[in-house]
Amino acid sequence: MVEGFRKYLEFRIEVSESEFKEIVKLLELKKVLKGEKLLHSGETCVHGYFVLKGCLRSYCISNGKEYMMQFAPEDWWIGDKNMLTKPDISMVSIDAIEDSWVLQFDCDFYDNMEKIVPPFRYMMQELQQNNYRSLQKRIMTLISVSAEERYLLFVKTYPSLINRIPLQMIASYLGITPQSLSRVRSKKNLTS
Amino acid sequence: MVEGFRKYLEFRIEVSESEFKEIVKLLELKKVLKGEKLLHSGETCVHGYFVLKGCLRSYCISNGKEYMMQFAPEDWWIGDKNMLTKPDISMVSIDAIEDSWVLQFDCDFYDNMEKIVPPFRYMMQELQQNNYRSLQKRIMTLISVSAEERYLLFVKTYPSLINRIPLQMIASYLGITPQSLSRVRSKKNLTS
DNA sequence: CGAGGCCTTGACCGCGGTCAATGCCCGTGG
DNA sequence: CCACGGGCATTGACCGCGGTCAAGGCCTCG
Repeated sequence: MVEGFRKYLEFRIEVSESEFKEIVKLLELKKVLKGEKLLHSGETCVHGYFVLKGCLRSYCISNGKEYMMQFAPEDWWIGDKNMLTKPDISMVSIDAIEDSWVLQFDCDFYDNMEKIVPPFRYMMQELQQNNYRSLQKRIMTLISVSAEERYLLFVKTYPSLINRIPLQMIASYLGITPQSLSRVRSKKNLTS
Repeated sequence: MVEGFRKYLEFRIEVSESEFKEIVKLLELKKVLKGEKLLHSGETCVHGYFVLKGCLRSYCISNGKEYMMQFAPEDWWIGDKNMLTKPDISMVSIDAIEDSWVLQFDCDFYDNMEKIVPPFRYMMQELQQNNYRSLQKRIMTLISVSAEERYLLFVKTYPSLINRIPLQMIASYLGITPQSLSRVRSKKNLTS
């Protein structure tokens, strides 16, 4: 199971056999059942996760409704980013969309990883830049294009997620209602 | 003029007289006139900026329309975040909303700053976390609340910007048209 | 004084939200 | 094995928020 993480790392930075053994000590392998919560918003986030198998999501709850923040299928990181510097009340909740296997780590994981494999720092920096940029893109599409175009863009960007994630969650991610999403989809099916 | 930056730093990390002199060598003081462009989207971003006086903004252009990404009044940093790790084509443009004074720095600024004042690293990490979190919040409001509520939230969050930034830019930031913003504002004036 | 940019206001309309009903799939228990 | 219930997706009817188009006022600057 942990092999997935090893491949992920090796694809990006050089990691020796012994280094990887050190790294594994920083991590805890966990099975998470569908629907199981890993973080409640309002709590302090003390763990981050790397998804080996399955899919997690982070979302906010506001006046009884869920608003999707992020999906995390295989090879994605997820957690409240604030965890890294100053532990603080989290604005998001995290749970599993499918039965999943994850690697759980603590606040000091990044510092420790950097001590074992220094280039890890740059890998993470780049990751964060990409994250930042994808949030920017999401904002841009939210303020500039219609619901239909946002859906098409989502399909193009994450084709593998469409048949995997409940439509109501995708609707929430796109900032529309499940009904609207359904209409958009049925319209597209006719023309294709 | 540079005193503003000194105060900004001293408020967050310890910096000696001599260290600050070193730091200043990494920076270039620049006057920017209203409307002057500092970065065209599509170019590679090689500079970041710290605003001493005035106000900059970053925005995207898509099918002829401007979409506001960020406002940067005094004591704010602005630049294409990607600059830090791998120089790449920028998706945003940056220009001045008012006649401004800024400190311009290069890609290696962060590394050099860290060498002079190590705690700078944590200051910047925290800054980036805050940045990230504010993007998350913006996404949340875009997908969860009405145009009117977004405006009220903006007023509450950035009261000093309302009388300073052209309304059309605020409208763009909120993801609505200038006309809609005008209507929202006139409605509120009647009840207050 | 005139031109142009910015903000406002009005009339109209369509996208997408809301409410409600229906169908489908699937897990649970009789 | 079938019956039942609940969650999810879909569809229809209706409506309101916010976009669009157009006109008019105000201010600044040449």
